[in-house]
Amino acid sequence: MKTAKKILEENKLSKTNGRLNILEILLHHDIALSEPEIQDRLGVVSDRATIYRTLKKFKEVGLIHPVATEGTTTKYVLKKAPEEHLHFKCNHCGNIKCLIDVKLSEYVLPDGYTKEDSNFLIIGTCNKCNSSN
Amino acid sequence: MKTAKKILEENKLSKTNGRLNILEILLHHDIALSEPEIQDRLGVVSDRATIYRTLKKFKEVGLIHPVATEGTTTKYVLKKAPEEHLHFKCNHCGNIKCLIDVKLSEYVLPDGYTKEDSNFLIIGTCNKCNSSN
DNA sequence: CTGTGTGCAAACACTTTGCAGGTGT
DNA sequence: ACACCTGCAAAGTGTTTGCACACAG
Repeated sequence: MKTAKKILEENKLSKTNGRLNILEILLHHDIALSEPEIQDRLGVVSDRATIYRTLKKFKEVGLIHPVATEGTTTKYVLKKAPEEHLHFKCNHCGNIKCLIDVKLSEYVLPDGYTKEDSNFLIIGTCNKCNSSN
Repeated sequence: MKTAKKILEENKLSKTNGRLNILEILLHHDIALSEPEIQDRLGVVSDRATIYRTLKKFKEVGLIHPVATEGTTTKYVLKKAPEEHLHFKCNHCGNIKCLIDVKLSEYVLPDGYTKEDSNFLIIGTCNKCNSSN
């Protein structure tokens, strides 16, 4: 796994402590995280506005992407797979993660519609929660 | 199209003015609406808390369902199609509508994952916005 | 040194909750 | 009559913005 430092360099982002810490957290989780959740995982109490600005920046350079959820908070994950892929939300643990291995077949949009992006969410029970019954 | 009155009866919901009005709005739009958007479309100024409670109720009885979005507000549409279907969000007009005609083919979840629901969002430009260039 | 990131404070938007009073059935 | 719905007020949560200062390059 690339280091946070290296990734920031590659994306021409200044390597401040705040950004390194936030990126570390994103690197070490394969689930989508919201700002409050990132806040929780940062040891020190950090300024929320700064975290929001950092996430915005990360998103602009394409480092992370938002996951469409039915809820009211925006969650982000590192953009590992550029291709179309599924997101899975577990009703038990609440975690959302990318299912990059699941093959999605073709679909044809009606005339006149053009696709720029997509965000597929499956809701159910994840492997961990299913096995801990 | 069934009348709002009839629908409320079928779902054993009391037929108050507020509910009828909100349901009418949902019936007359094929795009997903948030509480603020419903508020806008209600002629009279109505209490927001009541609208939220109404939407919650409608959702409980399965009359409407929330659409997964990348944003921070929850949008609802009438549940027409019980089957899995796509939602399309237009980057220009901002509207989200159900694409019930688009055939979605199969996908296989990894071992241990079980599906209870799904919410697929395509982002792009809709037919109206594409043709008005 | 200079542009960018940060912290703080305030504001904003959406959503939920408690309670008292009103309404549908 | 009774349960349920509504309006109002307040509070909770997530998110954005302006400004002054600090820091990376």
